[in-house]
Amino acid sequence: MQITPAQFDIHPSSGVPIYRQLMDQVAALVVGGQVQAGDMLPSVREMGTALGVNMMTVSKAYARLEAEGVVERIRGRGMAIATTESTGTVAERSRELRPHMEQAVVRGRQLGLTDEQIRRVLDGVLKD
Amino acid sequence: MQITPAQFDIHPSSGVPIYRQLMDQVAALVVGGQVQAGDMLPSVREMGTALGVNMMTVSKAYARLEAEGVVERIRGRGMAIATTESTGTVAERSRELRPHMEQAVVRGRQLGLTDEQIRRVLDGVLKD
DNA sequence: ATTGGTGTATTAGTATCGTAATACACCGGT
DNA sequence: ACCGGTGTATTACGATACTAATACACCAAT
Repeated sequence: MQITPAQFDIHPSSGVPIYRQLMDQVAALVVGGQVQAGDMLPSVREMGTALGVNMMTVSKAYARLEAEGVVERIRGRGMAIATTESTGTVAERSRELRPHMEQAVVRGRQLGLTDEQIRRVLDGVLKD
Repeated sequence: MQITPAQFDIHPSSGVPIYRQLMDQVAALVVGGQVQAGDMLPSVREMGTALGVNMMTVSKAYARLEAEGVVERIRGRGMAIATTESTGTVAERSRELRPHMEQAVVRGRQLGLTDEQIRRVLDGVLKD
């Protein structure tokens, strides 16, 4: 599928940095299965002018996404959605996830939720 | 139980703001059940001098913890661990937790983990 | 009312962050 | 070799974040 700038919606004065909004929205497209590995992202210039932000801001988002392994840089071509290669064993990746999950659990307990209620929130999220 | 500055460990040049380190460590004491509602926190001066940071930095941590409902201010006495009053229904608090859980799930899926594997990470965290 | 304890408002300095303008290096296709 | 397309390094600037020094307002106990 062709990814176009029209798929992105930026709110410059929302408090959330623009480059992070871009990162999140690209990640959402990937997680949501709306784009596939190999799909090309719009160039930093195309994206920038279409959204009214600077090239470098888009570049920063792409660079961080590349560092996270979400997108791949193809020389002379641009950025493409990366093949979601699962590096490491399941145990290793689970360990990577743990701190993030801990943060959510701390919040849940602060809210006075029981373990079962926290599990139910997770299930609700997974169902999407 | 008496809470003392010795229970806190601050690393000023860790990149993590001092006030946030304090917040996290107070929250950890609460979540870990090592302190109970009504326990008094050290005064901002005592905490500040003992840890070698400014009063105001401690005050900022206390103020944010109060905003989060973790501690309570008792006029003329100081700050105490708040009675974890569960404000709102379970449904409302669950909704509050959801965005945090979503973030963890996005990360988990980026790591190529299945729903079941993500659930297992949560269970591991809850077991602590 | 005074004293000795609380937390906080104000102000200021430094560091870091987010964004942008510009110039550059690189690659593929012609 | 060139041209038109990529992304990026450099630099600058404004805004915000973090910490701190100081002075203040408040309350409980005496």
